[in-house]
Amino acid sequence: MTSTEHSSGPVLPEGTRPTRQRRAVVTALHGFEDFRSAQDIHDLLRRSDQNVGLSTVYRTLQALADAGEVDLLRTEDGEALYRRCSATHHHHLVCRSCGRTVEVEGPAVERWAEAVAGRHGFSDVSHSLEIFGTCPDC
Amino acid sequence: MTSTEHSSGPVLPEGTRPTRQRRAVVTALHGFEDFRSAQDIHDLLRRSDQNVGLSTVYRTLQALADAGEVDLLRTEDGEALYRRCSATHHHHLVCRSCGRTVEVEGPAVERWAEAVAGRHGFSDVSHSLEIFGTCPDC
DNA sequence: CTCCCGATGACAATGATTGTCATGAGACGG
DNA sequence: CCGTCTCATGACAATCATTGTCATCGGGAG
Ligand SMILES: [Zn+2]
Ligand SMILES: [Zn+2]
Ligand SMILES: [Zn+2]
Ligand SMILES: [Zn+2]
Repeated sequence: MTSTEHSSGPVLPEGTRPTRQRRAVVTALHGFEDFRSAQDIHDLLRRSDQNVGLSTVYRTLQALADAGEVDLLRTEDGEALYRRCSATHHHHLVCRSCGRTVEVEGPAVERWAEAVAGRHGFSDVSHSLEIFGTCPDC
Repeated sequence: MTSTEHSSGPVLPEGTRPTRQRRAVVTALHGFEDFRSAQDIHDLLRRSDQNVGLSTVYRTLQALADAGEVDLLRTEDGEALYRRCSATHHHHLVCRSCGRTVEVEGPAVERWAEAVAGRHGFSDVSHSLEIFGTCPDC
């Protein structure tokens, strides 16, 4: 069962060096639940005496996102936000007010998206889906 | 049937002056099917001897998007794209290569999103959903 | 320990979007 | 048609997230 250990959170991509900086970013990602911007994470690290260059934070987050180790979300105004995530395909229910995030799954939606794309002859299909609302606490 | 004429495309929002510039932007939106950036539209107008300031193009498109007269899409790298759209709620199937766009509807998805949000106590729910793929011609 | 090559970071550059504000032009009563 | 009031415009500067540069650093194989 534990052969593929993914529930522990983001892991450095293969073929990269486990540098102090990359480890710091990955560790920081374990420290919060909600989506944060690269600049937020840069500040977090700076505050905890971990000095990591902004460029490196950007590069590391992008690499993690490319490797599927973290989720990437675009705010309404186009800013990129990152968050640790589980290994399986899922989407997010995000509180518009406090940022609280819940991972959700919808097999029916996955099938629907595939079917719609196929019906129109589209191949190599992917999709983006986010649900926004106000959480009970807000 | 034609009592609510929406199929003709975007219309200037209420309470605004129908200036030459705003009309030009709205007219331009009728000229293409796919998503275009504010800068693209600015160039289009410039090429057809319609001179409209870039700021005005941005302001007009934002107003149209706020009024629900045009669809707003964020590219993978966060750029805002606009496109005329039908009045009913829908989503898009977009060709990753040529930009060809198909409007799609999925009542089941709408219900699913509402249900998921409700199950977690979220209110004032909205969602964003786009399907990307490669169209038959690409 | 050394050398190689990927990784880093201070800094500049980019580029979409927004802010500024003097000027322009619809709307409307007279 | 005129004046006026107000919103709209656009040339330009400013913002600001993100990316590019490149001299320097350091992981790790041998
Ligand atoms: Zn909340
Ligand atoms: Zn999905
Ligand atoms: Zn195509
Ligand atoms: Zn929908």
